Amino acid sequence: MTRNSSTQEAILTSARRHFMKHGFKDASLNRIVSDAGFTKGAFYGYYKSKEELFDALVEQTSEELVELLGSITSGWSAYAEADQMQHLDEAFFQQLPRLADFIVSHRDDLRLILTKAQGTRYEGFTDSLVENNIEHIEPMLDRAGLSGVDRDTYRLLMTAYYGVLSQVVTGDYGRERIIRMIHDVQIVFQNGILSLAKQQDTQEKAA
Amino acid sequence: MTRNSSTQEAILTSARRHFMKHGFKDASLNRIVSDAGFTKGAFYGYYKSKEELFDALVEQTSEELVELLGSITSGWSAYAEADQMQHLDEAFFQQLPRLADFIVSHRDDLRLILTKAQGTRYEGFTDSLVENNIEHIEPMLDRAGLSGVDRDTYRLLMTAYYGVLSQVVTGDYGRERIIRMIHDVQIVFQNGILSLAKQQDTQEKAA
Amino acid sequence: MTRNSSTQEAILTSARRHFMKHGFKDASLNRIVSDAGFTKGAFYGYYKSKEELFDALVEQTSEELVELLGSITSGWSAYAEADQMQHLDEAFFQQLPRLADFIVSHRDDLRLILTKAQGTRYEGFTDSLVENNIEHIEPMLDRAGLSGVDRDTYRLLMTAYYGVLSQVVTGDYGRERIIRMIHDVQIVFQNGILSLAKQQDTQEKAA
Amino acid sequence: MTRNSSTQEAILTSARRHFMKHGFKDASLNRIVSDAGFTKGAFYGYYKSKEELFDALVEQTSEELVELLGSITSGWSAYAEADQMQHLDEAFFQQLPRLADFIVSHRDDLRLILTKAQGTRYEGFTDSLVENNIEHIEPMLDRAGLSGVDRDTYRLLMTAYYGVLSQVVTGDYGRERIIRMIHDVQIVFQNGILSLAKQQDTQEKAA
DNA sequence: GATGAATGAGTGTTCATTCAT
DNA sequence: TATGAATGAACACTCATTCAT
Repeated sequence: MTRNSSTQEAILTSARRHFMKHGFKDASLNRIVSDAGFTKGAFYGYYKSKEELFDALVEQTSEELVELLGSITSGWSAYAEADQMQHLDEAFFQQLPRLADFIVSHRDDLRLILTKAQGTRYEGFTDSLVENNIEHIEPMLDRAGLSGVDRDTYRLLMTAYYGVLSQVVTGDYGRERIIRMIHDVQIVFQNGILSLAKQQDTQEKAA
Repeated sequence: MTRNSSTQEAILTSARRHFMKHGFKDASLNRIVSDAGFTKGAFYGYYKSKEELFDALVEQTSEELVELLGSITSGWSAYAEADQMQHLDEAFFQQLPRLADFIVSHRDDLRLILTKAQGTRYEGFTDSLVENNIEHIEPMLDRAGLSGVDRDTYRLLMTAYYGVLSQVVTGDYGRERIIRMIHDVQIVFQNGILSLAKQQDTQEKAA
Repeated sequence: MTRNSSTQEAILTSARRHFMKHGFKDASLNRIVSDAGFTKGAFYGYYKSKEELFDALVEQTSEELVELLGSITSGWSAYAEADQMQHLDEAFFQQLPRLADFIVSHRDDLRLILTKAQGTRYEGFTDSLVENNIEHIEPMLDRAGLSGVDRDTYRLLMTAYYGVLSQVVTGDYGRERIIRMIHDVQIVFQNGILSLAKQQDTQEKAA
Repeated sequence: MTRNSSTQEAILTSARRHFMKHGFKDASLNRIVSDAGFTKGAFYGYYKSKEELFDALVEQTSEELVELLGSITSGWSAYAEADQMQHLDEAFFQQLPRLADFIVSHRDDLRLILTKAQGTRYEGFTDSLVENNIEHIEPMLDRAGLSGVDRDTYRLLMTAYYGVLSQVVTGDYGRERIIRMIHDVQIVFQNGILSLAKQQDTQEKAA
């Protein structure tokens, strides 16, 4: 995977800086490469295209993020019974430090993926996370008695939720701050959704 | 002024299509005008710049949206007492149909403003809505006993909330669906935040 | 000649302002015409081209200037005898007020001709004045005993002399000031040239 | 740095030709590079802008000219006493061959600087030479008893004087011819100005 | 492995001029 | 007389990519 030629290293470092500053599309390959101390010819010895360079930067982190979020989500299933929802917190909150650590140690890559990827295959990354998530969670919702919540609305909320993660990543918060913020947001969404479900339940029975 | 030029109409239509597809920055003025059946020279008889063209498309809608959201927000103040928070719904929910109607009838313009405006003066539009909102709401939070919620976290949530509006706009939902969705999301955020505030209150007293 | 349509008048006024500010080439016909309150179509009803517009502004003044300078020059012939050179002043200095008056009352046109005409047929106007002048003066020089002065050098000096006129026109000096300045410059050139001729005479005799 | 690129050479040659013919502003970069046998992309591998190309052509010559004229001017101060003005010639005339050599060997560059630089930072080059000169010479004039000459008039004459240099450069004269011409012009200006000063002295005493 | 020369299509913008109405 | 719509070529400049060396 990572043939650590020092040339490659230099190009990657310069590329990260430029992509971070201008985004994929508006970053100039010319400047990336010459800031790294090389010429465009050298670059094309390592990568086939500008996009492949972006990929090299974020691919691993992207995969790890998918995996991490997947493991968190699948952990929920154990609690997905109506009378255990109040304990769902634990399943998630236990994972929070892991998530925060991951964010802190991959912040730049995550920023690239979440906010600088316009024009690459990561463009709809957040959406795919949401889609993926929903597929996993949908069956649980029924068992948890949340089937009254409209699917599109749920998708909306999940997108908003992942949007919050984007923001946390984009901000310059430290580890503890991140844990606290995600925790609070999690409470808002969790209790909010429960409250919505309860209310709809009431209405249905009344009808 | 001269709204009834068919050329202008053709350019605007073509521009809307291209801006929607590629965003302001990546849309080619060249292709916009030639798709409209004209030359660049013709275009510059109507608009001074590419940005002015974008403006012509969205300016009015943008102003109306700001006004509409402002009138909704300012309506809240009457209910901003701790024991009346449960009635806050009414103030907002009464306005919901107006908001939905606005979205339905200005959908394309709103998409341009909210997701395709990179490179124009509308670039930070959502952020400015959030900032504006926070300024108006902050004093209410204290009176409502929600001062325990961290400001950054609150900003995060508000950004997510407006992000939801973006999504509603981006999706192709009909009027009733939109009303329902925003209503549900509103409940989730409202009750979720109240629940977070209560929990923090408890913790503070324990400490 | 001058069909004084008010439209024409307005266009000429606007054109003068723009040509003065940006020069012929860099002035925009578009702006000239729209500043005058009309459209390009109207303009082309009066003039065949941008250049013709410039011509309309300066043609008369240009001709008058040629005539005036010609009359001054030809007045010298009476004094063009070696022993009357010291009286040549009179011939010129008598005309000075006329020249100054002309400059003051045609200043803008003269500026256009002398410094803003790049790209028009007036581009080499000063040069043609010089050429014209030399043709007239050459025969006198012999009679005046100035034949020792190299012709190219003389041309150089005449160009410089007319360059001074340009500067006087370009500056914002008043009538009296102009008279004084040209008078002084005239003395410098006249006595300077005489002194050069004398010196060359001496050298020739020595040789 | 990399002076020996034949491409660069070809571009510079073509550029010189075009700048000479049309001046900086009206020369087309497109035509410069395609006449050189290349594309615009190739050009921008060597220079950052059209202006930088002009600079590459004339920068060195410009600096050398400033230096040369400076050294000539500063040499005058030794003679700037009223009773030594007649020897000022020597100081200047000794330098004449150097000046002529410089002109002959940098003729094209000098033409660019003096008459084709509109739109570049060399635009007011002659004016700055004049200004610079006046600053240096003003104190000498007092000591030399020439304080009676009006400052504006003096500036006029200096501008004309440098205009003569422009012409010498513009013409296609050989070395000896140039020396002779500048020499003669110098005599005209010098003796002419002295004569003007004397005359004013007389008038003042009379008053 | 790396260079550096070169391409060619692209960007938004300005211009003087034409012409049907 | 004047409009206003449209042209088409020109402008300086940027870009990702190719390739012989």
